[in-house]
Amino acid sequence: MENVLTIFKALSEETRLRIIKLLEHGELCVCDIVAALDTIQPKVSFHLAVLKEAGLIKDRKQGKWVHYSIDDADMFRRFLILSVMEKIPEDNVTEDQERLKRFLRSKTDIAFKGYKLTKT
Amino acid sequence: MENVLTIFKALSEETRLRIIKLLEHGELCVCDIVAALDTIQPKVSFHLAVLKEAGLIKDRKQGKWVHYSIDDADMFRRFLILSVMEKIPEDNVTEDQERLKRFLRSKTDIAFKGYKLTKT
DNA sequence: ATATTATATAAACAAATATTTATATAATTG
DNA sequence: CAATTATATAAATATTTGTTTATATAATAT
Repeated sequence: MENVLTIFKALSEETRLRIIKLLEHGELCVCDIVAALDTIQPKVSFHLAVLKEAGLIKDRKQGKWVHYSIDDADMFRRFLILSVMEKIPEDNVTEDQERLKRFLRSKTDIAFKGYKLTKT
Repeated sequence: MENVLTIFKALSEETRLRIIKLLEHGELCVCDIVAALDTIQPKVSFHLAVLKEAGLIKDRKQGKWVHYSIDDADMFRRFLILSVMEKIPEDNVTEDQERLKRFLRSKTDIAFKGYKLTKT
C-alpha cells in the first residue's frame, strides 16, 4: 500500500506535475526549475524531494549542481509519467517552458561573455 | 491539468484505495463499506464523493440504498484502478475483506429470519 | 582564506484535507 | 402517520501538506 500511495501522493500536486513536464526533454538543475516555475528555491527543493522519494525522478550531482531527471527504471512509474506528459494540456505549461528556454539561453550567453569564438 | 490532478488526488489517500479494493468484485452499498472498513458512515460518504467526483466510481440509487461500483468508462482510469487492485498487497486488506464477508452473510441471515426454505 | 553560488534543511506559518459530531432528507416499515 | 433506516451534508476540529524565511553545507571562484 505504502508504495502505491506514495507514488499517487507525489503526483497529486500541481507544482510537481509542472516539474515532471519540465523534465520531459532531459535533465535540469534545481536553478533551471526555479527559473522556469518563477518561484523560490526551497519550494522547488521540497517538491523535488517528494518526487524523488516516490521514485519518479533521480538526481545526479556534479560540482555545485544537482541535476534531476525522470527515473524510468520501473514500468508502472513510467506509464504514470507518460500519462502526465500526455494528459496535461500544453497551454497549461507554456509559460514554464518559455521561462525555461529564456533562462537556459541566458546561461549560455553568460558562459561566452568575454570570450571570442575562433576557428580551430 | 485539473482533470489528471483530480484523479491522482482521489487516489492519494489510504481509505479511498481500500474502498476501491473493496469494489473489486462488484457493487456495494454505503453500509457494506462502512462495515468493511469498521468506521463511521459520514467518513465513507465523504471519500465516496471524492472518488465519484474523480470519475473513478459511479453510483446507482435503489430505494434507501446507494450502490457504488467501479466506473470503467475511461481507459486511463481503468488502468489506474487495475494498478491499485494489483499493487496493493492482499494482506493489507484482508481484515476489510473479512469484515465485509461477515457483514454480507449477516445481512442474508437477517433476510431469512422467521422464514423457512421449502422445496418448490 | 574569503566571498559567492547552488542546494538542502529546519522552523514558523498558512492552506488544504480529512475526521467527527450533529443534523437533514428521503425512502421504508410498523 | 410515527418511527426507523440509509445516506448526505454542514459545521467544528484535527491532521497533513505546502510555503516562506532563515540558516547550513559544500563546491567553486576571487
